[in-house]
Amino acid sequence: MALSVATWNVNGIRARLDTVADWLGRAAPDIVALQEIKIADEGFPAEPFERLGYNVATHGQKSFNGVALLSRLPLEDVSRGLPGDDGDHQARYIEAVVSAGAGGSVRVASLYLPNGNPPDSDKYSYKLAWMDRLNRHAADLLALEEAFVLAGDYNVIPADGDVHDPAAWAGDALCLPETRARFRALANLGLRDALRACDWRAGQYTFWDYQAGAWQKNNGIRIDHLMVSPQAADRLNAVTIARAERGGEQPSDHVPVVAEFDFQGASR
DNA sequence: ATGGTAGCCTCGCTA
Repeated sequence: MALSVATWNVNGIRARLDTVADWLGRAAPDIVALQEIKIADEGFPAEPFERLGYNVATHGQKSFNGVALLSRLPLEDVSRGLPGDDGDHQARYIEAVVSAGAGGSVRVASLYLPNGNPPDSDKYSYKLAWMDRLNRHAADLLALEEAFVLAGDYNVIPADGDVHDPAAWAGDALCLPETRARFRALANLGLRDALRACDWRAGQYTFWDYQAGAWQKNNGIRIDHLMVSPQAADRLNAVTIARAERGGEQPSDHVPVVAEFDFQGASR
C-alpha cells in the first residue's frame, strides 16, 4: 500500500490551525510529524484533525517546543521523550508504531532537534548531547531491522548546497563541523536522508526566515529531514518539498516535506 | 545598515 509521511514545523499550532488544516485537506498525507506546536497536551486542538480523519498523539509543553503525530491509521505504542537523559524535560520527541494492516507496520518519530545558538553557550552543548542521544536511539531501532522514519526539524544544514550563503552561515550552530559530524554519524549508522536518496540538486530549502525578506530573496536553508531505515529506504518512491506553502496566508517559516513509500507486501 | 518578524501570553525569550 502507498503511504505518505510528512514533516512540518508549524511554529505554533494555535496560530497555524487554519493553515495546517487547509494543507491537510489538499495534500492528504497519511502520517504527519508536527514540530513547535508550542502548547501543552491538554490544550492541543485535536478535534479539527480528528474531523479530517487523523488520530492524534502529542508531546507538548507550554509556550515552547512540542511535537505531535497525526495518522490516518492507528497509532500504537506511543512513547514520549528521547531516551537517554531522565533530566531532560524539553518536549522534542514522540514516537509511535503505525499499523499498516497486511502491509506490515512502520515506526514514525516526530523530532525537534535543539537549535543550539549561540555556539559558545550551554545551548550548543545541549544540542550536541541531544544528537548523541538520538544517534544511540537510532542504533537501538536499527537493531529491530524494521521500517522506520525519524522525521522532523533537525536544525542541521547537512552540506553547503543546503544553504543560500554558506560563508555567512559557517559559524552557525546549524552548520558547524561538530553538528554536521553528528548528522553524518546518523547516516553512517545506516539511515538515509530521504530527499537525498531521490534527488541531489542544491538549493532545495525547507525554511525561510520571517525577517529581512528571506522568502522573497530565496534566502533559505534545508533543515527539515526524514531520516529512514534501510527497510523504509527500500520502499521509498519520492520526496516532495511543499515549497508553495511558504507563500500562502499566515505561513509557518518552515514548509512541509513529504516522503512517499510503497509498503506493498510484507515489510522486510 | 548588527537591522529585520513571528509566536507566546510577558514587560523578555526563543527562533
